[in-house]
Order: sequence, then structure tokens, then C-alpha cells
Amino acid sequence: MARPRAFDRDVALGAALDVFWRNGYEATSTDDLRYAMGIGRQSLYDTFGDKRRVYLEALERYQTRSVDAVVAQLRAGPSPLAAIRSVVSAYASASAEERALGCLGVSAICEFGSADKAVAALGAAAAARLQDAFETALREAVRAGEVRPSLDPHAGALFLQSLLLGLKISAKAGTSPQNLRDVANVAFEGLTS
Amino acid sequence: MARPRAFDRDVALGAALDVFWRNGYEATSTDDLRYAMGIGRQSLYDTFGDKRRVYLEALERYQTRSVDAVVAQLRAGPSPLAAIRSVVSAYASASAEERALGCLGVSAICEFGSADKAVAALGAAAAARLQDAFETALREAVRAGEVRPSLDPHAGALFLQSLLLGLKISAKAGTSPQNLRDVANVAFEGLTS
DNA sequence: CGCATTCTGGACAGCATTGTCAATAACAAG
DNA sequence: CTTGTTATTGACAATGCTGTCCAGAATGCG
Repeated sequence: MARPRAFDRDVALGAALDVFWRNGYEATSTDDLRYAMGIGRQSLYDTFGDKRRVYLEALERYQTRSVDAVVAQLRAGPSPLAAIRSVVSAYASASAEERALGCLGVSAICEFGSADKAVAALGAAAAARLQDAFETALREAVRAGEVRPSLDPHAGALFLQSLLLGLKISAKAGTSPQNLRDVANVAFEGLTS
Repeated sequence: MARPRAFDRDVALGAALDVFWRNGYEATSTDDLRYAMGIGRQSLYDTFGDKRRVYLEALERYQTRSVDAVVAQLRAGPSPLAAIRSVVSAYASASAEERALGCLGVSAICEFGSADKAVAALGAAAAARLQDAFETALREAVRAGEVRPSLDPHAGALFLQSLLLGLKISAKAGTSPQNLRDVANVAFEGLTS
């Protein structure tokens, strides 16, 4: 009953996500967004409402998909520990471009801190899901004898989350894949021995 | 032989550091800087040259002092391992405000990535010094039997750096001190057992 | 005291950015 | 085809930001 949108909302959001991922929030102008999304100014405001809304929506999508991927990978492994290892190794063995790009979630925390409620809530939700996934994987790994029995799965899952954060930052800072692997190896020696 | 500056350059730089630390680079305007530093616009440009130069100088100062503090703490401990532990615990037990503030070095990496040569160089220099300090501490800890002999000090030092990065981000994201301590504990169990 | 030199404060140009407005275009239902 | 509704386009106002300029003020040296 009215003129349909000439662009795909999801595709446009994906383009916006790319720009924010590459440049951060403050360094991205609405024009940067418009050009990357291939839409007019008014379309952007009508469809998404605001630069900040675009960001929040892109961040939510990023977090959801990232965590989904990890959760799937954790379920898919040949064994609980192997699955965890593959998740961690993925960050160490990513391509140079991926490593340089870093993690949008981490950047969001750095740029906004926990003072921004909306951003913090998205981060907390992602962290909670990740925590659950790691915790069950660790519990199974303990049961399977792949991990030292003295390890508390809850604390271990927190540790894995921190480990991933550290690896992501290190990677973005330019640490070599070999050194990233070394970090992961030390961490896993500590979980098993 | 000429009019002296009416402000202390170091104090002003410290104020600028505070602002950048709190808000990041892009979100900080030159007016934000001027007001915090308590100086006029022209004084800022004459004394420091540029918003970017102020940032780089503040970042360098931050990195140097932070690493200095860690190095001193590592030398001061009653034993190598206890010293390392106290360094790590410091991040977990910091005040709520300190935790929310996070690490300027990490924020710099997130905001600029490794593409910005000047920023990356500062980060690399700090990382190298930290690596040395942790590595010697670990070597001594291994020799003293405080750490499992299978631990490679080089890899272990890399691991400790990543651990700190992960803790800093987690802290800024709002993770509770108890959870931060749990992470540290898991890490240290892995180093000793 | 006079002078050279440097700092300070206010003003300003140029540009970027954000969000809105109004006119036009495209579509679907009646 | 007409009409109501929504998308698109280009323009625009308001504001903020950066870096510079200039006139005036302060200081130490001769």
C-alpha cells in the first residue's frame, strides 16, 4: 500500500556493522555510514532512527552471531576439551586482517565503558551466554578426565573468557600468531596438568 | 628573557591524560582538553603542537609509568611468584572507579589498531618491557621451584601479559572483583601445578 | 627604563557533522 | 486512474570542532 524500500535492511545493517567495526563509533560519521550502506540520509534516519541506534543494533547483531558461532563450535568438537581448544585457537590462527580488526564488543567496552547502560547490557548478555557455554563444556571435560579435577568449572569459564579477551587485544596490537599460540598453550597446560 | 609560562607543562599534560583516559581520543575535543588543562587554546597549540601530539605524549607517559610501576612491583616482592601475583591481583582488587576507567593503552589499541604507527610503537615498547620483566621473574620463579618446571618463561610471560589484558577489559566491562580474582586464581593454579 | 621575546585571551574562518524539511517518486488498494 | 502512504533525494540550518591570527600583557636582560 506504499512504496517499498529500495534496499535490504539487513544488508545495510551489515555494511554499517563493518564500518563501526573498522573505525569505532566516534570516528564514524553518518556520511561514512550512508555511503557504506548505499542509502540516503533520510532513509537511514527513517529506518534506524539514529547513529546510536544503528550502532546498538549492529553491536547486538555482532555479539549474537559471535556467541552463536562459539556455542556451535563448543558443541561440535570431538571432545569437550578439543572443542574449547578449537575456539581459542581460532583467535590465534585468524588471518592478519581479522586479527587487526579485533573484536567490536571489546571496542565497545573500551569506547563506552560500563557507564553506557545499553552497551553494557549487550556486553553482559553476550558474556553470560559465553559463560554458560564454557561452563558446561568444562564440566563435561572434567567429567571426561580431560581437565584437572581441581578446576572449578565456573572459575574456569571466567578464565577462558578473559583468555579470549586477552588474545583478541594482543592480536589487534600486532602479536604474532606464534606468540598467540604460545599463550593459548600455556593456558591449556594449566587447565590439564 | 621572555614571559614565562603561566602553567606547569607536566600538570597540564596530566590533566590531558585524565581526559583522554576517561573519554578516548575521538570523543575528546580540544575544548575539553583546554578546560581540563586550564590553559588557553593558543597555549595548547604552542606547547604541545596538536591534539594528536598531546595524545601521543600523554599515552607515552601513561605507558612508561604503568610499566615502571609493574617492574618495580616485580622486583619488590618477597618471592618472584608472590611479586607476580601481587601485580595481577592489583588489577582484580582495584577500586570500582579504577576498574571502570580501564587501561589507556588498551583503549589506544582499540581505537587506532596497529595501523597507526606511532601508537603501535608505544604499545610495542611497553609490551617489550613488560615481557622482559615477567620473563625474568618467571625464570627466577622456576629456579626457586615456585612454578612448574615445564613452564617456558617466554611463553609464560606472554601468557601473563594476555592475562592482564583480559582482566583489564573484564574489569572495565563490569566483572565483579570476586570473579576477577577467580580468573587470577585459575591462572596461577595453572602456573604452579 | 626600553626592548626583544614569549605567553595569553578572544575572535574567527573553514570545515565537518548531525538531524530535519519539503518536494518528488514509487507503489498498492479501491 | 485516483488516492493514500511510504521511500528517496537534495538542500539546509544549527552546531561543534580544529587550527590560526592578532592585539595585548608579562617577563628578563641590557
